[in-house]
Amino acid sequence: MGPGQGLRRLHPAGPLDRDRPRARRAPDLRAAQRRDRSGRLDLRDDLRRGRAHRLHLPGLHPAPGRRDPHRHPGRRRTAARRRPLRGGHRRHRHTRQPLQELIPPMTATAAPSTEIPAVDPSTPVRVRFCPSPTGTPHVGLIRTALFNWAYARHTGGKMVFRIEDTDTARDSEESYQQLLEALRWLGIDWDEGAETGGPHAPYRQSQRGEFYAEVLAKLLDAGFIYEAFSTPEEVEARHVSAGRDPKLGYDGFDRTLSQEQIAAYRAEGREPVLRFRMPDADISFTDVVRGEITFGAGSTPDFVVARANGQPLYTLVNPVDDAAMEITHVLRGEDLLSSTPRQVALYRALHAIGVAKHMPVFGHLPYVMGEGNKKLSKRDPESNLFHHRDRGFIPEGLLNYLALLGWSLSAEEDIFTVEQLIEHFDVTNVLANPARFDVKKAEAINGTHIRRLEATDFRDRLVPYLQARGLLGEQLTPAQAAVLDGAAPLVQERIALLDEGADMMAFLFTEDAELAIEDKAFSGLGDQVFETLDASIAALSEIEEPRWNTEVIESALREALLEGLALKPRKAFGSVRSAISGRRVSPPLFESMELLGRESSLSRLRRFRELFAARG
RNA sequence: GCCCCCAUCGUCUAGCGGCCUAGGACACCGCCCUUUCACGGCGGCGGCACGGGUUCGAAUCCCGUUGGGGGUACCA
Repeated sequence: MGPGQGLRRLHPAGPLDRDRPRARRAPDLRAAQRRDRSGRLDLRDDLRRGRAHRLHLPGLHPAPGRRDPHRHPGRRRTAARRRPLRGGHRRHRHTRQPLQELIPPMTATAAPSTEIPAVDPSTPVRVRFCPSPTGTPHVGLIRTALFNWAYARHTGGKMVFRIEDTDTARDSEESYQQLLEALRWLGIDWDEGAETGGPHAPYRQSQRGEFYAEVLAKLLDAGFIYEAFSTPEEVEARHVSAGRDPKLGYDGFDRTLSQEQIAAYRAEGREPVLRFRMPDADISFTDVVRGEITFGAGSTPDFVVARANGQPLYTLVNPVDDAAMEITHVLRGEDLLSSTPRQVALYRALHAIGVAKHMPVFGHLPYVMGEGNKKLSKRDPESNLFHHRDRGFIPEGLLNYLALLGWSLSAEEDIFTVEQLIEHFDVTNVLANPARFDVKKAEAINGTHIRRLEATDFRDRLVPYLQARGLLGEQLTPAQAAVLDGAAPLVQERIALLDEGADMMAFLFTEDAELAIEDKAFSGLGDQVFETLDASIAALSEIEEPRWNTEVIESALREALLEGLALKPRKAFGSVRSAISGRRVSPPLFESMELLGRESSLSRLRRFRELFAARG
């Protein structure tokens, strides 16, 4: 990658970015294109949308005389939201009319210096993956990691791996280890973070308590957060007695507590939580996958940032660390979308106290859905990444499939390598709508990747699955290795999952006397089973050990059964297949018999004849 | 309830106002290949949620409706 390439990639729809640049909607410009009746531009349509029932609670406004830390003199509320974060480049030709021309001059002036700057498009990309170690890795979570990683690699930026283990009740070391294992298995690496360290260490939030305490103190000092003594019951009771919906959430009651009231609460032995004072203004941001999103003033109550015991919560710690680690693109699950106004507000406060340099770009990735129309739940086995690995997905296949959930390489091709993903992935091309995890398609894609594997590579990857089935031990015997070498190419073309391959060649690693014959293998063989078996045994017995190979076996059996008994191939070889493999479906028969060897093959034919006879 | 998001074949998607009689992939159904099963090849089935508007022209832009999803914690 040449110099300047990384920068160019920040302009996703730029003509140099892809062979055929793709465009996206320009939701942030829709409003700008609209005009009101008087012919004047009406830039606020989007902001008004859907806010007929804006929540207005008493106490949400700062008490008279009390300073409102969000209010900066001279700040124009609308200036910031109209400044495109970085999307200007990808908004299209038909709206190429300069944005500035659409904006009334008075609001196009630069925001005051107290305003937090947006990420500059020339800033090197820094993304992060910051899971909470609870439970086994979920495919949706891993897809989020993958998109962050692919974007970092595509842009030449940095991938940060941070652990959000602030919930001691739910987090576990085991889950943490599983996360590492999952990422390593898929080849998703990181430049800074847990295990590897980096300039912003530590990367485990459980080890960053001091830093959070410092930030909390500054925020408190600046008036951005306040002590709140209300219990949830009290909040609800106030809503009810005022005739409001009790589900409204926190009512801002403690915003205006006097020193006496605070003293009284403390005298009762109550310890306050710390709440963030939400500004009384709409909050907008440009989501890199969804366009401009606005949350109405008052729709997000003051939220808790630290427990009464001083322990900071996700609501604080996540944006604080993103700020401290200078994350430029916050790419995360759609479930976090509604917490974004809180983060934006907090980010502005963090900028005011000197913790945040810039406002990151947000991008909310769509859900991965399961059966029905539900988000793929942790309960569903197919949500478990390791479940797929255990079934025999290879990293190449699963990575490819996961990337296809919300993104596509091109109109005609679904199959791609990690290298292609990195070369072409741009988060601005991620779709906003949720995608269903389709096991069938995932398997088909995995099968294609399996077929693309080098023969020896494929053979090696099969070994753990054969071992897991108890067919092979720690060390392969030379004989086993030879059989495996011969059998691997036979199954490579017929499976979608590695474990299927192990299953399909199991009969080659089983003692003749222990070979299980499936019920189905006894039926549908025609009415000349004994003749077929006898003729086969006779013909094959003629073959001397040194000549025991596929071609000789095949011609011997064809002669004996097709010509000798005038059987159709299907019937003729069916009985032999059942005898050799114990199944109706197997790898190619003659090749299998060669691998099995003369003695074993004949012994299986004789044994099957007995078993068949015993069945009546 | 309130807030927010989403809407092209069954599923994943292509689609940036005329290249669309809507393309591909998976699944499904035929046929071919064939020692079974696969692989591969050929063909088929199947979709722009609805209603308005803008436009000479709308899958595409706007509004609304409907439907789906998520959030609404001293979880993340």
